[in-house]
Amino acid sequence: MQIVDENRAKAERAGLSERQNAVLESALKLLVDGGEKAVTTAGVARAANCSKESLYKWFGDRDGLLSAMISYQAGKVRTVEVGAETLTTDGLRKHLAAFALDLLDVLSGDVSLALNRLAIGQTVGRTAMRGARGSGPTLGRLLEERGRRQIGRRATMLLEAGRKAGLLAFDDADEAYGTLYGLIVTDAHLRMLLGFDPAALKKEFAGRAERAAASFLTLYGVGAMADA
Amino acid sequence: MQIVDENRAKAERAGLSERQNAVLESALKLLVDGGEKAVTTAGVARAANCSKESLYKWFGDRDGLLSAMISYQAGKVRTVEVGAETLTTDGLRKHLAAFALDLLDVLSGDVSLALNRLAIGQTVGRTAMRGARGSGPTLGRLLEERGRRQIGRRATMLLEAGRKAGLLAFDDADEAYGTLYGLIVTDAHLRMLLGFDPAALKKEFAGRAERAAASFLTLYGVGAMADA
DNA sequence: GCCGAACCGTACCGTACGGTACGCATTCGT
DNA sequence: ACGAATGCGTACCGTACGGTACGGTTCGGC
Repeated sequence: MQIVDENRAKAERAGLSERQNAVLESALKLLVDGGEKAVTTAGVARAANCSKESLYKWFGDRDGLLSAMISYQAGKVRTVEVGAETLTTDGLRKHLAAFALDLLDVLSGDVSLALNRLAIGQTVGRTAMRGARGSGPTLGRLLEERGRRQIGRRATMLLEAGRKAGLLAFDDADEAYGTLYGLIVTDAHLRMLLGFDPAALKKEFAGRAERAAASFLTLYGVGAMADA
Repeated sequence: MQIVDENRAKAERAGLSERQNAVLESALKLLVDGGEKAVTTAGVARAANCSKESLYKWFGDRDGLLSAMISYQAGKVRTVEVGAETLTTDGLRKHLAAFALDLLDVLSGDVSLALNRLAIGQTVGRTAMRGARGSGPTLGRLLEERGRRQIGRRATMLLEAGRKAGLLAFDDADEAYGTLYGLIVTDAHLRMLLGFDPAALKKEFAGRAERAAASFLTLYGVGAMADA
């Protein structure tokens, strides 16, 4: 049975079966409009028309299911590459604004918010590294790895391209990205996590993205003095 | 209700006795190093050496207890006023940096993080306005009102003072505050909520605060030239 | 057509928790 | 000094959930 487990583990990493994906989709739906406590094993089984026994067979335990939900959803991020050659100042601004809009769209998504709430709710302040089972990393760590890191890579690429084109000036790309992130998101993410209706914020996303891009260029564009 | 109760009267501003405050303190301690699921009625009662019956008498039900924890903790915010007259550019920068440092300190506090996790975990995506009991607003809304709004007022005051002194230029104070907030916090808050060790981030708080203040002045300072 | 594997539906178990009830100690007002 | 109120400790109840076991059913391989 170890062989079976190994095969399954590999399958989970490379992508689960259609049936399992459907189950995860159901679980995500439950999570989105019921919160974490709505994701009960019985509830998921009922919603997905599968048996609890299968759930435990596929995901080990409830934590495994939750982790699988995060990994599964994270597998949907698209990585848009940017043609690095023809970069003008205005083109860079547009790329920045587009990135900002995408970022805001991702963060304001129902599923994203629900998963972030889940991972945050799971987090414990004090040294939570209790590896009771093979749950591996914390859900929060998992979410950060698969979510933020991924989209951050795209931003870093864009910033590097801008620097190579002589349009941006910064020493630490991560720091610059942090600034960009802050200009774009401000506290919108936290407020949405706390229950603020995303629809109310979405209306100003476009303007916010434009302003963030412009501000970022003011701070890091060539001709501006970055450090004091 | 004579002279002896003078001290208690101050504590009872929020309608809570000393005993109840002690209970809330115990509950907060439990929350901080055990997460939400550690805050059980029996656990709080045991930790605070009181009976469950008293808990229910004082707070109604578990939700009432959680709300009381948030309100109680929020009652500790101090509002530092800024002398609006003698404002130079450098003085403003220092005030901004001080505010940034305070904000980061607050957000990285154990209790603050635990309460934010609690409120976020309690939040449900879909129209969460189901008031089961007299709990009134959502915990998230409560936290936002009492926490962010409060410290935001202080920042807004500072910004208005800067504008009145002719050192800052902006149309919308809230928008400017949002930018300031983003520059200061970036994604540090979210990462800490997800479990990232605050101690690791605290080391760079000072530098981050300085940079945020400088960047803000670059964006909103008159003439837009930060350094001199 | 048969066999085994996978799987569904359901019943079941142990536990943990929210909430209530009761008995007894302590305190406070009169 | 005495009765009432407050509150502690504990036992108790109902429920809900995580996890397991079992019988019946479908499906693919031989």
